[in-house]
Amino acid sequence: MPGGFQFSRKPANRATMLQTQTLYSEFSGYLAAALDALEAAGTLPGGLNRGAITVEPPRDASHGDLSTNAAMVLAKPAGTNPRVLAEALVAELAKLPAVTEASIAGPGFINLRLSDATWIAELRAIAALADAYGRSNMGGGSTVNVEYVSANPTGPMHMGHCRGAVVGDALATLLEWSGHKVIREYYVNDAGGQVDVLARSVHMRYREALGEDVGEVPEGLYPGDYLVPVAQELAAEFGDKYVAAPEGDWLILFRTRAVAAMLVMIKEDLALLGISHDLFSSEAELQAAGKPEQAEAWLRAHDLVYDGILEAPKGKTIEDWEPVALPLFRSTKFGDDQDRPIKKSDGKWTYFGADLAYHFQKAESADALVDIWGADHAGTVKRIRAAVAALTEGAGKQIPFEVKLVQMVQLLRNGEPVKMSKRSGNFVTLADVVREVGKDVVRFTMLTRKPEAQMDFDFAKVVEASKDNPVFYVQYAHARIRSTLRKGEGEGIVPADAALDRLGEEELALVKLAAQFPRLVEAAAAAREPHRVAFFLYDLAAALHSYWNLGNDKPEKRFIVAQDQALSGARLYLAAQIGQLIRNGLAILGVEAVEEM
RNA sequence: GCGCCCGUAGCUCAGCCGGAUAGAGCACCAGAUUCCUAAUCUGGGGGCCAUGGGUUCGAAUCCCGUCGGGCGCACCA
Repeated sequence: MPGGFQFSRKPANRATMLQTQTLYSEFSGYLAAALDALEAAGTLPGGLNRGAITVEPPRDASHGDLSTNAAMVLAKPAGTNPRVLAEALVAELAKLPAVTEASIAGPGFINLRLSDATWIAELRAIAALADAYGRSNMGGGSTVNVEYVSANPTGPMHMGHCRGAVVGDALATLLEWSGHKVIREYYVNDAGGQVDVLARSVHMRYREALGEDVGEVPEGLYPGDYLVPVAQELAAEFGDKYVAAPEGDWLILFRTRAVAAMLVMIKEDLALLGISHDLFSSEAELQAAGKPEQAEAWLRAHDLVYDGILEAPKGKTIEDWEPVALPLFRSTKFGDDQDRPIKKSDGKWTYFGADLAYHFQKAESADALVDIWGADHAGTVKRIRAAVAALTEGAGKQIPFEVKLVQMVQLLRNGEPVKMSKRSGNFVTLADVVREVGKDVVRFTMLTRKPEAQMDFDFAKVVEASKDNPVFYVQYAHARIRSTLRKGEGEGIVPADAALDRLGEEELALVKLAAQFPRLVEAAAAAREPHRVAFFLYDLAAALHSYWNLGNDKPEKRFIVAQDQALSGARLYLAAQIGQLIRNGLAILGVEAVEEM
């Protein structure tokens, strides 16, 4: 029944319902109805797969406001040609009140032009939804656990951790905007050999604090003087009790105190970047609770773990290689080139052995898992994914698990690579960089390229050329808007929706761009790619700046037009909504929207 | 040798589950400020989308090969 669906848009409802619908999904609905109508009329056979049909803005705005490939996609299975089908569809779509023009272009695209009223309604929707414009319920309230940073608790954060931290944090916010509950989790590797090294390093500093001349820091210990305060505390509390004591007497105490101190430091560093995790999960506690044993038992029962001989690694010649019997996970079944041990020959868990249990633990309280890892861990993705898939499936709840690999950041100073090594104490700390260039610059820079591409971060360049940083371009657009609104207020002109119909082509072009935001947020969340939001903001800022400069030559194109309070009110209303949108986008990225610059 | 990632303008990078003449910044050239902030804008030159096949009505995008770069490949973490 072709007349049985409502064509008119109801922006007020969209606003109040805070639903996931965008202008584009709304038109997908209209298109589906139009196709139904063609089926009912016998023009189109029933039962065609409509999965490949898209409704999106055309690349080139001169083609119109909306474009669909429906005729091209359906023509072949329908046994007709795209133009014929397109003509029938255009006839249906042209009936929509919101459509002012429907045309066929190229190989069979259908382009629609929408009425000004449609865009003005969208502008009102932004105002009504305000800081919620762009939010959706795409995720349906499901819980996603995003694990990121998880740097070893052996020292302050350095720049090597920065990219993953920012990308993970922005992704977490993005998922929240898309209707997910998000758990931001940090896995604390407080059970491996590196924290014993940390404890020994603190012990050395402890002896130093009690007056001993320790001289050069021995090879193999962490040399950083950030260990001094915790050592001093231990010295003050315990005196010389552990100076000559055997390691067994103090190792656990020193390790516990040191890890706690390092975590305090790491949290402070993360706070500088505006990052705060919901949950810090301890590997030591995981092991103490017997989780790895449980996982092992299940995997053994399903023949995924067996006692076998660890082969020599491929592609490397190791001189004194001796085969050794260990419990192995059958990762070769999942594309790995050899089976991997879950325990060491001393009976302790390998990182992998504990990690699979850790992921199983996370899966108990989430519907999906996302890990943000550095690219140097790419080799372990297959085995952990296989193990998690097996474990969660075995528990009767298959939990999707994705690993987002973040490529290395090559740190440069004036074009020269900066070598970093925590062992040597020679590294650029995150805190130093943030203090030097600012949180917003660091975050935005890390988010203006896709994470799987390598990037250079030239320290000097970022500092000195920070004025050219895109983040200021976006912030400036916001500051301009705020400044204009302040100026208007001073003249007694405030944003008003009474005369929105006086907005012209240039103004509505801004609205059209803005209207893509909800769709973009959904797509970015689905692809787990927060950088798309950064690029959108850049485009939006460019459009704003461009419009602004129209007013240079044509005073009648300024936001505030003398002697025309109604028009000025409408323009300020537009400006206010664009400002709102910039704030929303920046909020996803964790970057401040400034009032003035 | 194997696995993963990348290859788009001189440089740094976008390109939205394949879509119409491939986009932006920097740099270069030529312009715009009596004005709500010029940290801005307008215009110009510049590309065999590494390369060879394949799939498709249609490929920078998907698949395979080759070349080039990065990362990883012990019971480390």
